[in-house]
Amino acid sequence: MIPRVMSRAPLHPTREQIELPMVLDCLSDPIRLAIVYQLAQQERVSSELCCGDFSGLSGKSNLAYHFAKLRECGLMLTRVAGTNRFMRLRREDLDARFPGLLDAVLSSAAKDADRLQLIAECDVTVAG
Amino acid sequence: MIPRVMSRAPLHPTREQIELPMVLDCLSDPIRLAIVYQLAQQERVSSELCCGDFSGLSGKSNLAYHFAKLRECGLMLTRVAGTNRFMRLRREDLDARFPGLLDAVLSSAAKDADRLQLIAECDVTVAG
DNA sequence: CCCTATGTTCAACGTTTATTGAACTATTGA
DNA sequence: TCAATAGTTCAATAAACGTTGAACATAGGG
Repeated sequence: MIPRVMSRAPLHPTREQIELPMVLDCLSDPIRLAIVYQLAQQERVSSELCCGDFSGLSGKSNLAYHFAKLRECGLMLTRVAGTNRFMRLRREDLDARFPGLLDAVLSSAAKDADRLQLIAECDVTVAG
Repeated sequence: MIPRVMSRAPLHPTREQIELPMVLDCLSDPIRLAIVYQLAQQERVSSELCCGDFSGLSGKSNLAYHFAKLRECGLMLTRVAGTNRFMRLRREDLDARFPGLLDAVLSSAAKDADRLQLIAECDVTVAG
């Protein structure tokens, strides 16, 4: 019986192991696309996001499932810090491996931001 | 009972109906990526390809399934001519809708052409 | 007119996927 | 030490997916 542990550092593929079909498939899910989109917006501030920041998109366990997929296909990096996991895009690796792809996807997504519901409703600023 | 007919012109989405997640999902399948890749190579000659030209990738009925997906998500156009169906990329619509995306995918795919088996074995030129 | 070639449609199948809630692990702060 | 917090893992489910072969539709050539 393999013990179920969550303290170990999550596994990430090397740059060369990142595969185009896996990346495209990962980005084709609306929830994962929204996660990547929000991570990309956070890039400018060079800061990271943790799981809780995406609670507007889905439930915790479903998010954990999508985070795992994003990690396994090489789209993002997870850093464990206490009870939090901080995540960021693997921008450099992706740009090296598939030049222009991530930006094309992100700007295409931005154009359809509302149609794609990239920003969770609870993230919208409420006047008052 | 709806009669099953194959003479009618296949349905294609309008430019505005083309959705990013559907396109990414379509491109994430190795067989469909290979089809798109070969269509893109044919673009230079501004000519079209018909189903039989892809017989190296899979069986006829499986190809018809993938062609339908590619059509329905707006990646390619099918023109009926006698018993043949000629297909080509919806380059203009895709570039208008998602600037740079198709080229980024195609050049990323080209870099991994062998790994992705984009060219069917029977397409390889045999010396003799 | 029939036979062949081209390609589609259908039904069946096994596999993978996304989603849920409950159980669990691990860390922090009172 | 204990409760609260953050997030993962597991099992179960339903839906979607890719693949196959057989049946079908359509057009063209002898």
